[in-house]
Amino acid sequence: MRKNTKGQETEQKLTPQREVVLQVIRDTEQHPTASEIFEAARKRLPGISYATVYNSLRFLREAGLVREICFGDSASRYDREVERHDHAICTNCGKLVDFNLPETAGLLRVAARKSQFKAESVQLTLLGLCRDCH
Amino acid sequence: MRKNTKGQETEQKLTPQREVVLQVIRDTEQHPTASEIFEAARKRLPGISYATVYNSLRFLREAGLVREICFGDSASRYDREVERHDHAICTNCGKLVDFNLPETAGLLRVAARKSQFKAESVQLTLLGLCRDCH
DNA sequence: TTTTGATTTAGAATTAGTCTAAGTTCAGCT
DNA sequence: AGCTGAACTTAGACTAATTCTAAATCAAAA
Repeated sequence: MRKNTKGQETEQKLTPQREVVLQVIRDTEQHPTASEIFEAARKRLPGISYATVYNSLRFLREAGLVREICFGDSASRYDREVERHDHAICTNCGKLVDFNLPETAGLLRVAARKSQFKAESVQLTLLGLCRDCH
Repeated sequence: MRKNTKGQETEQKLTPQREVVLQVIRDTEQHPTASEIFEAARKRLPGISYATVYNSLRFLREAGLVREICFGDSASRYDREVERHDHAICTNCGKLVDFNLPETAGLLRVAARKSQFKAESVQLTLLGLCRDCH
């Protein structure tokens, strides 16, 4: 993914470090924190530094390859799922689960009107108890 | 708000410091961070400490008098609105605006089924451009 | 092969938030 | 009025998350 044989730009910039970070996120069922990603990335690329993980996360987020999520806890978490989807957060143990509720998208128009925003996307967050906690 | 004349418990514990913190949040249109709340509280009660602001915020949150919110930025923000409501976040300038879309509540049941959570509440987050940014 | 610009590295710096220990306040007792 | 214990506050130390910095490296272009 660098350049093709004739030197035309293709999709520059997916360096080995960034690729490892991306792979780590894609291989994780749950939603890892930066520090969990760092630990896992170091197993595959021992020299990688913390700052590079953060830089890569910013790059991947801006490239739309991963999504950053934030829910209560101090640290941000990262999600391999970049398509529109919804979240359920357990108010007891803090677990975050993805799910998809297509009906949500239908509220985009009316939400935009109410908030007077130019809408880009919309997502639902359910708070409650996960299966393990009830 | 301490005890009544006969020593029966009323609503103990809303100390002057906590009251000031609550007042600061209620007097703010936007959604202040803990450090903004600290600055404002110090104007009204010069001796108040940072730790007390954090303790008060935890107390007020647990008492249901304010709500803690978290959106991307590093620091948590606090919201005087404790009723169910929805948020719109500007993807350009980061502004967070409250609005209420009663239709959202109608999705609680189906969201709970999809996610297999025992539902407590549900909220919608709209991402887009605020009035100033489009 | 030199230059240029982007990337990576290690570690320092910053920031948000929590913890601790000592001091203060207050209701309830005497 | 004085004592006590629990709850609260304070200042500052501490921790954890994230960003910054400066030097080293790399890879494409000249």
